[in-house]
Amino acid sequence: MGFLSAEEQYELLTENTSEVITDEEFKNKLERSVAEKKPLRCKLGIDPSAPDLHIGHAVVLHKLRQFQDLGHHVVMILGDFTGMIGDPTGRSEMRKQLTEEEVRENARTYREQLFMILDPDRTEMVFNSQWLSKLNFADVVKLASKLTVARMMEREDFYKRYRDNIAIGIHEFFYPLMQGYDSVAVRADIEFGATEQKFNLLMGRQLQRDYGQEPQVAFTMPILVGTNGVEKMSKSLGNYIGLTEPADQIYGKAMSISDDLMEEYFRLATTLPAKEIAAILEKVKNGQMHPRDGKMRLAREIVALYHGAQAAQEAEDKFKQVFQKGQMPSEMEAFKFDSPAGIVAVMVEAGLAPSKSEARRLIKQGGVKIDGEAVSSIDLELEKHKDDKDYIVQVGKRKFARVKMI
RNA sequence: GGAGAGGUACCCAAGUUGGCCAAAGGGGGCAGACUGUAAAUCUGCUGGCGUUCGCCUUCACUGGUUCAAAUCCAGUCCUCUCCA
Repeated sequence: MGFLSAEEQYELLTENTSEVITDEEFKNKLERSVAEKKPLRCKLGIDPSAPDLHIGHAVVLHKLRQFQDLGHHVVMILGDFTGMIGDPTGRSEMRKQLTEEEVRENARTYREQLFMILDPDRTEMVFNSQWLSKLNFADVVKLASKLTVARMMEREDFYKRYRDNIAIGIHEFFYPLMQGYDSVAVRADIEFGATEQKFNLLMGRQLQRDYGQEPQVAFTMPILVGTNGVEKMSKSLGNYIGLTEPADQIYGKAMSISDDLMEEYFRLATTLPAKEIAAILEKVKNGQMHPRDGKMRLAREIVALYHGAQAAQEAEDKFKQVFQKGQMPSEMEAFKFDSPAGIVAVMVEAGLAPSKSEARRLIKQGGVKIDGEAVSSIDLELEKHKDDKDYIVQVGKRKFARVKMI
């Protein structure tokens, strides 16, 4: 158990949260935990539908890690059973239901990624099929009777779908119930989730009461906006930074966010102390620090979390080389072709363009360079390079390939 | 079970008196200019294959009518609404 008092813990743990429901109950739980030297059981459920975690998911994981560092216990629930339904939260259409195999496979990759942040020694992992698959129909009906349709339709996502004549499966109504029942099954003290999870988290409170338990405290975390600054970060929208991405990519993506997002990213995507963040932002604001340098610091911090400080520095050096000095990256994919070969075909083969038509368009728009020279004709034939060197083919600002003609 | 509405490209959404539809418009994406790498703004592109012109595949699915169908007909699947 940590040595911090309940009050001190409270200060730290409520930092950067969106809502704590309720504050009072949380304080009480902390006090009891300290008095009895008993860690709190912190529940997080994940729906193993997308196998890759990104730094948006990491927001809540870092919060959990903070709890762990203070001596608390994390219960990760891999929603293998619920995953077969799919959380309807925020959805505008039905999710596809996963097969058991897909769920298992995804769960495995999740595990690796979770421990990039969480402390394995203080983490318990369970599949919710353990208890959910054992419920019989009578149990399910009993569970379902805890919730009215009107209550369900209060949810904006369901309401909108209903209003807009978009399918809602009855089974989707069960999702919050199942998630809530998970809390009963693991006797959660606290459940975490993004703000959009509020309804589901509250459901856990209700069910725990119904089953004679003390209701869990609901911790909602702010949702990290995606790198494009519009919608929330999500893999399907392509505006994400994945935990397992190479350092260079994480760095580059972090740099590409709008300046306006810097503060949010510092707060939610790094583990820097609030004071330090405030100091950096202040310097940027009063002109002591160039916004670009502030963002470079941000990018470095994020990379360091997942690849270490050294990799972060290297990523920064590469970034400077490519973008600030306009040089080529030192490493890029290499391809070989028999000469002569048309530039269009080469681009497709090297993965620089998805189709020949697209390659032609790019050339016409002046987006393709060979050894730094813009390609002017779509009919360009590449011959063997003098001195047997490689051609450097560049598409747009970021895509490069090394091409050797033989 | 009955009646009605609908399923269009990555998403939303026009188009249904048959041809001028690879299919308006918006979003997103990509490229160019501008920059600090951006963001914002402006411009262009955005099914595939060869490229003046063209050809091929596409408008839920399967068949049919026709010189010609996203547009008409039949069947199938799916969604929504009202009634029971």
